[in-house]
Amino acid sequence: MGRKPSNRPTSFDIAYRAGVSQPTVSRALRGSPSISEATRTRIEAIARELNYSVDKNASSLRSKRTNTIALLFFEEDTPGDSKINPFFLAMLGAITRHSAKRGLDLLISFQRMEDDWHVRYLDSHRADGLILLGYGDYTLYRSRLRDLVDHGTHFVRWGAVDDPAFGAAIGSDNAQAGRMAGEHLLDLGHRHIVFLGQADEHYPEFADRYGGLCEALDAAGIAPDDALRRDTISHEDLGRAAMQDVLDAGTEFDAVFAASDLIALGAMGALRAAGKRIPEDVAVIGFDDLPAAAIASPSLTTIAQDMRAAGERLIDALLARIEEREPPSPLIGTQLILRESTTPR
Amino acid sequence: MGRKPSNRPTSFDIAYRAGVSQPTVSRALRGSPSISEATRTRIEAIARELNYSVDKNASSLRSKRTNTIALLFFEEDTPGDSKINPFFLAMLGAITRHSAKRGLDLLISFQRMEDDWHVRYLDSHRADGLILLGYGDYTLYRSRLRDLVDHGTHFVRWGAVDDPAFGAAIGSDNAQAGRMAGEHLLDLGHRHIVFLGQADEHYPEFADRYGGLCEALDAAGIAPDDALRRDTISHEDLGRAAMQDVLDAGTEFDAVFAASDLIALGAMGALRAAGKRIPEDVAVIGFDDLPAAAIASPSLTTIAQDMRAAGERLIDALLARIEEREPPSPLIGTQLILRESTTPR
DNA sequence: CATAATATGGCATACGTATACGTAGAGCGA
DNA sequence: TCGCTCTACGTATACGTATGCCATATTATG
Repeated sequence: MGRKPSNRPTSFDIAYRAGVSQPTVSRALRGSPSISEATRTRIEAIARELNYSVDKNASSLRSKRTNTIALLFFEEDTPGDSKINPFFLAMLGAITRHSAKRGLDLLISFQRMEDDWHVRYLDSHRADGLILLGYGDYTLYRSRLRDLVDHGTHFVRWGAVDDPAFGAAIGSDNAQAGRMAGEHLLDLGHRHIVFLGQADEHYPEFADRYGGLCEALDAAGIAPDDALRRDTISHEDLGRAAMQDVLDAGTEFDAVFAASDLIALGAMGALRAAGKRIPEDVAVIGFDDLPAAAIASPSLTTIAQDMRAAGERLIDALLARIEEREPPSPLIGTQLILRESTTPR
Repeated sequence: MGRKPSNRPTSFDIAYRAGVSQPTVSRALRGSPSISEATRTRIEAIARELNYSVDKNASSLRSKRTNTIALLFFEEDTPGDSKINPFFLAMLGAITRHSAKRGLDLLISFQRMEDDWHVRYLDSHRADGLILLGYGDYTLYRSRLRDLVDHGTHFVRWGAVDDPAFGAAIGSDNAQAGRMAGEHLLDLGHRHIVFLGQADEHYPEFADRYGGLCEALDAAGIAPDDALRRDTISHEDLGRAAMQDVLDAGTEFDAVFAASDLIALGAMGALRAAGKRIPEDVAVIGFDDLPAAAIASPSLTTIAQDMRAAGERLIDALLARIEEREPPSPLIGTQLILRESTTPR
């Protein structure tokens, strides 16, 4: 096979063989309407034959468009080598696939909130925009987010859909999902529902989920009870501890709504250790539908977020920002996944 | 040297303020030895003050070096939106962190084996090299890998460390790990060990793991028994089916070595359904140490691969290839993680 | 003190593409 | 026939950096 085109061909090489000028090649390949169909097909044929591909750097340098976006993960503490939050890994898959569909390259990076990503990625013309996937105390991020907005940075983030002063956000309809979870537990006859999750301005997504639960309780004529609530962030051990705390307090309860699957899995451990049967004594519902939720035993009823839609929406919202178009709707649908932890087989 | 101070500062702007030429700025910032220390610090100060950052595209265009590598995932079947294999997600974390340490940007993409990535990433000067993370039938990949090698493509892959004609590979010492798993089961007194996993040239990593098991059996004076072996790829449902098949066959066995955690988790499901107690009736050991292994109940004894080392080694081996240096050792250590599925509490 | 050797940095230019602007020819109506 | 409008390209140049080669000042050398 004579694949030995010593040097990588440039648009000049194509132009030479096609008997046209280099700009004509550029225009033809980019689909400019001012090139005749005949010329275009001829050029495309030669390009294919020579195995030509546009030099990304030259193209981006000239056009000021990289067709690349940077995906930034943040973590609560920078633990060097801890596991990535599995939820964001699911998101990663969706984002990757959809960005490919849109012809975008994807740069990925783990960051600390303090770093200057707009410098690193945007100002250096590596990427046209940023997607922020972070978890952790929201109040710590807000000032940083506001800085980015002021700086004119093109970005969207996954999280609570709130004040746009903190940037465009895409997120699940947590309030509605919380209501759905609550209604499910109420339908099953549970009346004393524990909520595990820090539901305040530090974790607005959790707050919305709790708000939804309260709505469902209200509708059923039940007053939310702070004794049935424990603050915790999304971590298995902390979920276990929070559940243990409720058990130790001796308060009566017949169901648990955990603000995340990690919390739920920890809570199930504590319940098992306390001799409670799931779901006979205590029903448990989580949030996120991690792979582990299906594997746990009993398997965990949970709220699944539509990751596919989330990935699409994040990308398209970012593109809308970059191209100054109207952004798509920020709220993503959720779905109740019934499993053994609420409904015995 | 007369240049208008535009929006984003360029090296000309720095040069103007520092009273030097643009090339001097470039050299100073890149650490050229032919720039005096005094000039360099002055330039660096101005650069910082102006929030300057080198234009990645211009730099790469001129220097022919992108300092970017592309991470390519392959999947068995392209199922549109299936879950990513969790094992590779763990790898992703390690690779991401180590590439950051080396000052490399990381492009990530999901691919089909047939696509032309060297065109897409290397020929278009998006990346300097490729890391291939794939699973699936190895025999289908081999010709493709050989093409890449012939083409002079800079790449490394995760997988079986075998003939370098298929490119530089980094992988766990699967044979030794298999021996370790076997010895563990033998130490516990098990004599009839089922192996679940397709151990042939299609899945050379599995083959090595099985080979290690056989060594351990040999050393204990036990002959490997094909009746205690089932081919399956790394998938929970298929693992369950393979286990069921062994159960249906009625062959006696007291332990299972699954070639991956996904297989092991499926197998445990089948065992539970058949009324077998784990580990009292049947001990189970897996491979990979997925997060799910710790969550399953009973928790799953498994072989952990050193993902941190794997990420480092992949990156450094790739850099060695690109810079034509001596590559690091390809074999990665493994570790036995003891859990309930082999040792009751 | 003359001259060679460094140290330091300027000059010119290349990297490969995209785009503003100009222009030849075709078509067309008066 | 002239002039006008389009179509379909060519010309010239910019994007921002890196680097080979050369020039000057400085110091070392004999």
